[in-house]
Amino acid sequence: MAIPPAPLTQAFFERDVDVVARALIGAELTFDGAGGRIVETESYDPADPASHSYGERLTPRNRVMFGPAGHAYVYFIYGMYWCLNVTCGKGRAVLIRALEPTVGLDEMRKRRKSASDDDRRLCAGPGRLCQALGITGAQDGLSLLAPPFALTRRRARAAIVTGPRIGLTKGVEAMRRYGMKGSAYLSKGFKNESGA
DNA sequence: CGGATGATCAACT
DNA sequence: GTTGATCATCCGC
Repeated sequence: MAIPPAPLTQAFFERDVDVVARALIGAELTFDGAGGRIVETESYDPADPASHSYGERLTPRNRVMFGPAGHAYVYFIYGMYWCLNVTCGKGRAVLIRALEPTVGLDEMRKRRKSASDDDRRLCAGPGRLCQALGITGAQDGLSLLAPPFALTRRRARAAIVTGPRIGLTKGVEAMRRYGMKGSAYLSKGFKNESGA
């Protein structure tokens, strides 16, 4: 019997949020049997004007960001989409922006209404990802380290590319978006990424 | 390719 | 009343 992949622990997340955002690239995330490898993340913290936790202001929406690390902060955006973050304690969080789908492909295609054989965009973007995995506000505050979630460490070191975050009007210049170099499952390309 | 636009609503001012 | 950590679609090059 094969040794199961090591699950991440809460201490993994109680670190500098940019360290965590990079370390999560290549980790495996699933919800209720659907998910894949994380290939794209962004970091947010209370000193960041683009963050929902900016200035340490506690509101009904962002309360989970100030709770324990390793939990899901899920919020509703643009009247249509949900976005999933991993909390890192103290108002810090990592936005999960894209997955390379590995398990539950049929379920995900069904939820995304994608009849296509091309899965490159199935989980490419925070809104698509939540739609594919079936994540909504009902999961806000749940631990990502226990069922129905599972989050396991990557097996091999991944080459990381960095760039500015997406969809912001404040903090645009910060290079706090991280991606797996050469991945075909990113929401958008990285400028510095040459070739594959 | 890249840029503009509409959909649709909870949180915030 | 305005804004937004998005996406699909349309339009022009």
